[in-house]
Amino acid sequence: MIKRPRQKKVEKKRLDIRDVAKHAGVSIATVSRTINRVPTVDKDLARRVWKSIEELNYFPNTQARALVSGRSRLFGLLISEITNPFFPELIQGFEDFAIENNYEILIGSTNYDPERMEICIRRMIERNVEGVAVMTFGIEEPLLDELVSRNIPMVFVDTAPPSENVSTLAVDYHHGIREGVQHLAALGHRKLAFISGPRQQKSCQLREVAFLSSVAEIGVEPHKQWLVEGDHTLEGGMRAMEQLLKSNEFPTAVMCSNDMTAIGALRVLARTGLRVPDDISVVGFDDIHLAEFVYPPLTTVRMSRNDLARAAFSALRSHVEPGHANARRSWPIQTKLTVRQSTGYAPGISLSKSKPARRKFKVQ
Amino acid sequence: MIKRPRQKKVEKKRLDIRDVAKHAGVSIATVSRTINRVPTVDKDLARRVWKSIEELNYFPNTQARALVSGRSRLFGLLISEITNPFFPELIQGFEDFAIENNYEILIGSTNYDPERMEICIRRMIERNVEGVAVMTFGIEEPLLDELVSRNIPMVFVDTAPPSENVSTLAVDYHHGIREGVQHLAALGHRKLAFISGPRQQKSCQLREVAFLSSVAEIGVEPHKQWLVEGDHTLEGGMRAMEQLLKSNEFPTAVMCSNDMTAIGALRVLARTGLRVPDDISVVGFDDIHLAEFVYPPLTTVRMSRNDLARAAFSALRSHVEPGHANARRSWPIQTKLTVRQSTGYAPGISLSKSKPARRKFKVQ
DNA sequence: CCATCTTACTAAAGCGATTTATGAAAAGTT
DNA sequence: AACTTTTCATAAATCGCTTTAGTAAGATGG
Repeated sequence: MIKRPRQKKVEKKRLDIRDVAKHAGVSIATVSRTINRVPTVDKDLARRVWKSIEELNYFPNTQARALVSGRSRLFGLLISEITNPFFPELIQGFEDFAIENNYEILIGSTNYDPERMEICIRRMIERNVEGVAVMTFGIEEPLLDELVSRNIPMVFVDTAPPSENVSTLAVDYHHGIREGVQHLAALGHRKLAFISGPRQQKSCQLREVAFLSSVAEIGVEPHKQWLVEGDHTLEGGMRAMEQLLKSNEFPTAVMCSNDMTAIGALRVLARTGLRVPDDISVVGFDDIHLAEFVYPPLTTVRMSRNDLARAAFSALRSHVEPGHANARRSWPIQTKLTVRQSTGYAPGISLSKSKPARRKFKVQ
Repeated sequence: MIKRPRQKKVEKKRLDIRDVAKHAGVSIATVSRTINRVPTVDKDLARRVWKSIEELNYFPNTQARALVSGRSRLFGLLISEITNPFFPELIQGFEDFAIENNYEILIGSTNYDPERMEICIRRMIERNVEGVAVMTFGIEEPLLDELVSRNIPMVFVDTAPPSENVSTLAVDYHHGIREGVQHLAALGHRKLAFISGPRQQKSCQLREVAFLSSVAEIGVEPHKQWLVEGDHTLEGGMRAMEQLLKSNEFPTAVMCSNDMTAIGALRVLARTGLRVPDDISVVGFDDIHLAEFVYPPLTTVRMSRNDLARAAFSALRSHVEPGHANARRSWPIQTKLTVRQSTGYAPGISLSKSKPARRKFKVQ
């Protein structure tokens, strides 16, 4: 067999910084400095280099840049479940900020599975992420040790392992939930139920606590039966509502720990023949896009996904590029009631201006 | 000022393959071959190396691997709009396959904006993706030139620029849509409307054509007024349904180009007081998760996101790792009717077992 | 006109892995 | 025992870029 002197690579190689340098008649260092906008490059030379880049249609290789510079410009975004509409809305905001600031994001959907979470974290570390936003609303601390021990900056919602490079998004659940309760109270409701999320999550505990303290404030103590645990899914909301409907006495209003739960509750009520808000009022939490389009449009407490995304991104960035954003450990997030049509007067309260409870038809 | 011999890096460096090699008492080459499961490594040595990796908690640096091996193990996933529930379900499937096969995905949500699309493509090229799944259901060919000219494998839905490394997912719209039309026909419907997606998209044209030919098959020709263009969003579905309600004569059944459209239509119908399916039947397309939970549960044509994701992933993989998957240029995707409760007998058809139509609403 | 600064470039040393060429030791052959 | 073959580890080159150190050219000054 004939042995060729050296297996010459015949494949057409990816365009190089070298190719650009040759084309522009400069060294590769100059090309690099031009691309990175180092100010000590002569104007005319820079122009020439840019022209070559243009003409050759050269795109720099991020991997090589990352390897030598030690900066991957990659953030991890860890979420619970991408099919829950809350998260895509969050991702969208995060992606916008990433693009704007020339970062890339690596999304990991854990599906509430610790093993899956571990895989995602490992992959993120291997890809050398510069920071991770943990938006799972959970505590999976042990799983995050790998990140902490590597000093990778992180940002959590509502909770955080104490560490140098960790920030927290501190959601003010109390404000919005209190508004919701006061709204219901103003409509004459005294029989209030709450469908929580999975109670082992810190965020869910906080929401429930906010509800209970707001309810106490109006001098009401809810039945134990009216505090039901859901799981933040539509199906969970349905199950929880069904359970509520089994209690001896019905509440006149139900607050839910998130909108998917509330939407599930609405489904069950519709199926059961109970009218919302005539027979029972429903309040959600999150204000996802869909909330406006269910029937009836959902009164809910808004927690802006965009605020959340912005704060998460800013927090990570402030760890990575100190001085760029004002660094802090805790980023406040506001919540606020949005009144739509799933809340109304408590049944039995009749006011002159309220129409007799009858289905209303409106053609638009 | 005292000048140190060399600015020694004091920062704790990331764990190296060198560190592992030293710890295990072998060369870095051996560590590399161990990690990559090259069979010529001595069993005992390999065990020793793995033990060191374990003990040091070493994670290889993907960037370095990618750089030298020329394989990024990165696929781009281009979608239209992450907040449309269809896409997260698709992403989920794609992510599962990616994890399973040790790939990472870079998601780009174009929001129907060509400029945004261009940015996403550029970023993907810079990150050296090995392939791109273009799931936008659109044709944005000119924007993809950058990818084609670099010989980056791609996979499209329903359409493809003719090129070596491009595959197509060929959705059999006709099968499912025909089933839907036949189902309606069997229920006595002759007055059929169709709300399409944005008509410039190939996929939407195909869906509409499938509808028209299926309708022709049962000997019906729909009013021009009953062919309305939507935009595949909930709001678009609402607008389209409102438009349908303005026509002189109502259709008794509406097929929609996707589920979001159908859900929008349901909202409008509910608001108007028309009962589904008593007064009008509605059929969707896609069978997103939500379809089962709207009221009434939506009869829809299922196009499995998982099938789509699997085919897209396999197609890319077959380009990148020839021999692994059976390569082909066209990957068939089936569609199939799922009957739920948004379809029923056409009004006026009275059968002994069908309840008398309690009341009819004349709108307008 | 030579010494001293600036300015703006280039050469070269990595970044952390993979991979090829090479060679030492072990095993097999005559 | 001397030679060939096999087995398996190592050294070194390389991927495409950034960045530091070094240097040539021009400006300034005595």
